[in-house]
Amino acid sequence: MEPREITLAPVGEGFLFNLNRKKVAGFTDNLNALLILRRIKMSEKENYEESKLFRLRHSAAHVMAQAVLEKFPEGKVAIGPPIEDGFYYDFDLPRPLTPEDLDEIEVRMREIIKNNSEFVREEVSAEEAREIFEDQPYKLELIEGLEAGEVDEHGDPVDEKPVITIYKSDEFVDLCRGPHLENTGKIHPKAVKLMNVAGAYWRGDEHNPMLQRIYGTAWLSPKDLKQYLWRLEEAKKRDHRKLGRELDLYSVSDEVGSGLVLWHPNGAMIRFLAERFWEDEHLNHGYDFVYTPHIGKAQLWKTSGHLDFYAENMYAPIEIEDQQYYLKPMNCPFHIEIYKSDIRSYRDLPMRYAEKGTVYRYERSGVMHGLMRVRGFTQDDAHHFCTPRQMPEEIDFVLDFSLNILRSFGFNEIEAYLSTRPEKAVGEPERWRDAEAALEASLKRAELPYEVDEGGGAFYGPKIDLKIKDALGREWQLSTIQFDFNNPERFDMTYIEEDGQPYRPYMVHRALMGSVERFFGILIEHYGGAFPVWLSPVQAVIIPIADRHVEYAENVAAELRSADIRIEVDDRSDRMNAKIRDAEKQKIPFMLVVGDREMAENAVDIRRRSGERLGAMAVDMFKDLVLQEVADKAAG
RNA sequence: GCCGAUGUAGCUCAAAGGUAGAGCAAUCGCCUUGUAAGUGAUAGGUUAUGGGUUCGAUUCCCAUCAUCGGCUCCA
Repeated sequence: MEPREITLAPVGEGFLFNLNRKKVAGFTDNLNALLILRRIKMSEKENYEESKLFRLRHSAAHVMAQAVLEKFPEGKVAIGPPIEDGFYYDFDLPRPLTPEDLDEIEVRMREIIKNNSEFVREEVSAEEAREIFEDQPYKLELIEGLEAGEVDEHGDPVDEKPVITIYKSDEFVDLCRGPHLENTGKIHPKAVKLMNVAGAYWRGDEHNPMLQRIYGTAWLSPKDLKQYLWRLEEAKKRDHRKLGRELDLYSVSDEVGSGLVLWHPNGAMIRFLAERFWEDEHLNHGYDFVYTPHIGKAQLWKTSGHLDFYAENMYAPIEIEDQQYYLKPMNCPFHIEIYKSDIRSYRDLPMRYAEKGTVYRYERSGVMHGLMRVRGFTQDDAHHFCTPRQMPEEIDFVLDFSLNILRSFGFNEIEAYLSTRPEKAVGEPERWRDAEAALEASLKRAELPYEVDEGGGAFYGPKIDLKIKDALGREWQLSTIQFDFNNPERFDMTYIEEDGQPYRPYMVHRALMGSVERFFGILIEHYGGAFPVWLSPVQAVIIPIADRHVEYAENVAAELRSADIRIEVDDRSDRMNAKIRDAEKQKIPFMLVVGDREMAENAVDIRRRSGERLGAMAVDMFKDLVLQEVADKAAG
């Protein structure tokens, strides 16, 4: 396999450039890019690998492989590791697998489990291993790697030449490091389930053959399995694509194009509210807003380096009067041009340009996913420019600012990753050192749990990434605070110091939500569609019991609307129960029932979407309640 | 882009080599309702698009597009 040839010479401006750490690591270590340095927290990973669950899943993978090979004797096996929540095994088979095949394989697995046969570990020489796996080309390739002392059977790098081991169980032998359970009988036959089949490249490299991967899940007890399946169901209910339709938040139209989001009124209201908050916070914290165009001339993208290193993600140029213009994949060059439109003094710094800039990136057709992965999206982008003296304080500021905003959206579990200088990097080493020190000091001051990813930074600068945990405990990377030592050089940015001489400013890119679209998708799933009151497109619906109450309902609505409460009257002639049901399904925070009693007392009877009954309440009191929850950004 | 699956009414799904049906939603009535579905009627579809096979295709075949599950890539 060819190592990826990636030139780490000064390439374009950093921020969202495609050169990720995997590739860089793959390059520098001259190993394939597979599975190196995955961002699993080391402690968690070690705990998992020593757990019974890990051995169980590893063992289940072997049992599955045996069942598959019995069905397809000519099949070739690749690798089959445990993964989060389960395991997989990759096969090269004569035909595509069907769901029925999976059922059969699962049935056969249970039989093998019942054989209760021991997992026997054996150390073998490379020659012996080659003999055992003579019909298994993938295994032979792995043996070669082991022999050369480069990678183990999972493609992970190894420090020294490892001992080659095989594991036998029942009728199956596998090249495997282990460990396993004592015997197949330790797997609970009712706590294993095959989930689905998917394609996967051999060793994760798209130039290699496509294999068939069977995903399975395995647990210590059927109860655990059941709970896992329940969790999957819950996640499905929260799927932003499903909720996006049900709550009429957004759509994607074939007519418009894949990966291009249409924000419906409900979704647009949520976006508007989120952005209004974002804007207020920025204005209150020393940011200046800028607006920049959607296209720019080729030369700009040449200077920035995009045309050399990001072209494959950019749309084809538009030609106007013999000039080529490109749709922007990033905002930074425009912000830099604004900076450069005048001579800047140290007295002007720090400068903070913020823009919700809509960018377009070509994404390969198979990767689009709801709001999470699209071709046109808006970054809540900002660029900070400051002097070296100001830099530590500026980092402190931007980290605090970021955390404050994330917490306002209900993300209270936040972790940070600090990525430091890779081997090949641009920028003076002192600048790197100072920047890294500032980032780390800020993390400590913010008392944020963080991990250091040594050498994991991009070539153009160190960075902090912030990850949040959503209501289901899933992690999402949202924010990034990213130094850029590259673009100031490329664009020859300067400021004038006290001594009258030009100096190079520090430049920091940062995005808090990242992509507004993706952030919205995460918000939908985090709240399961039940947005907090301050973000709900409709905060309350008034439900008149009979037609004679509609007029009163309208009066109440008008009064609440004048207090900026988003409220509707459900004046359909349906029964109250039906209206409540509809409001519940729309996840409207408050339902205000009005009938004869309420009319008589100038009151409303309040029900929360949780089902909680707050009882009859004066209209003014309800107004205060809602406004208070809006001000608190309370969930609920 | 790659592997596999899928594409039928606004939504969720049936059916079938002889031009398709249900529930919900919608529309129009009746009912005037007290905390998650009152009731009747009506309307709604070139079965994703383009080719091919066939007396006949929406059904079988091919291509394209899109979606879904993954891989690769990524905000």
